[in-house]
Amino acid sequence: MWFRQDLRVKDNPALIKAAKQSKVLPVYIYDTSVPQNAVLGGASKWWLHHALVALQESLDGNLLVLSGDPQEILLSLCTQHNISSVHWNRMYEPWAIARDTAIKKALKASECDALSTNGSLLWEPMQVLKKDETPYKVFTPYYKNGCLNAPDPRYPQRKPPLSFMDDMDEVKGYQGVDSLALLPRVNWDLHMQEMWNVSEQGAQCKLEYFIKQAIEEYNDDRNVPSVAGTSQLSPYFHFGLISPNQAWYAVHDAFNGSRENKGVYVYLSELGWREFSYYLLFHFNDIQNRNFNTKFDNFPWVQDKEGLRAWQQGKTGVPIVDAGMRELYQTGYMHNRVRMIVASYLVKNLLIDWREGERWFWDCLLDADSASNSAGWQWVAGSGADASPYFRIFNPILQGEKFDKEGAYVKKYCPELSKLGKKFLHKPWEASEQELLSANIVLGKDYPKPIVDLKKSRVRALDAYKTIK
DNA sequence: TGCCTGTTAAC
DNA sequence: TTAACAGGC
Repeated sequence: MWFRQDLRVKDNPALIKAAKQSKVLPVYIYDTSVPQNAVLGGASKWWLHHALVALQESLDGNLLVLSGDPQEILLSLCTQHNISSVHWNRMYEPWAIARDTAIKKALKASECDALSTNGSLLWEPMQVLKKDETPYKVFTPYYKNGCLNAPDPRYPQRKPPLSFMDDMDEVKGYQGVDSLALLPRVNWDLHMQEMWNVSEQGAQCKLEYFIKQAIEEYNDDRNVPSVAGTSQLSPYFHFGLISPNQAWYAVHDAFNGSRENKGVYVYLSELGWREFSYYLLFHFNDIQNRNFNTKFDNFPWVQDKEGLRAWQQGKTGVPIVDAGMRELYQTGYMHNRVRMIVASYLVKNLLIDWREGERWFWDCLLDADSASNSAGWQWVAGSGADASPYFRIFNPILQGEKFDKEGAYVKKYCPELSKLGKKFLHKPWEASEQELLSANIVLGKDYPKPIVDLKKSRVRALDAYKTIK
């Protein structure tokens, strides 16, 4: 059993098949031959480390952890140990598909069977097509007509009874989780240790809590970054510590199959957006590097290293943007509403190519995921499938005032602003000298002056858009 | 899950 | 002065 982004023992279809067939040798291979843009970022590595430790425990210490080229490793394991078949759950990143296809071929050539299964999507991208057999490009018909009318997704399955291959310790090249050196050398992960229980049980706890406490208010509360109104399951989904099927059916079972509650409906449709991202990645495969809408290939992005740096460090002078970017850097996570705000700011107010934002998120997010990350950025930039129209430009002041009314979120991550009253918290540059003084703030010193004028940069963005219209 | 601007109407 | 609304980007 080759584990990849399915680091769980419950509802793991490939593991079930492997266990049914014979004794199992569970393997995780840290792939050292992935393309540059698929090398894991620091936050992802941290998550992976803990996820592997937890999986190791669930498998009673029988998980073989190696690093190197998966093809070489699998082939040599098969010959050395007389293994008759290799099982895995599919990945959908184009490079992973290419890799897995080659491995399948190589295994079969050396008389080892290779079997892949869908373990991470509710609906296989191949099986949801329009009547003309081409893929959907718009979310609503994809979800409503395509997915909801397709056969129901697999109901989650239990952990199978497992018996493992013997003489594990004898396996040549066994390295162990620590040898992958996934943890950071400096201690920037203290916050994360406290925030996340990185395990299958951790995922189930989050899910249960969310269904009991938050899902019915999800439609409103999910927009307020100071409230725990979202499921916070995204990092668990990425490495497969939970399957979408487990979430989908836990919600349906809790509400007797009804999707009438608005929060329930909207949450499930968010799982649908996750599916849609993978669907686009599968059918149009280069969405990580290329504009889905090729008009944007001529978009006049600006080269602005200083602006990019200020954005990355949370020093743009716009409180809600800075708070979000600091949350990301400190915790490996960012609230979804704030992700949209900071992304809109980078792409529209700073006019920086969405790929720069995509890269930064990839490095910093615990839930970094090619499909969701690319689709999300292209959605904001306006270049994606069924994207937000380019003229829809967030005003970060209004967004702050609307969704962080009391300023709790901004104050948490920009403590230097904590004495500033509500009136100017989201626009400190408009506060009078007096007001700033009594809040102990010198603009440009304690907190940055805005690096761009919001009105002017908005007009500049609209002008830029006209050039490719 | 957009925001701005101009118009109208009520006070 | 303000709210509500429509149209445009």
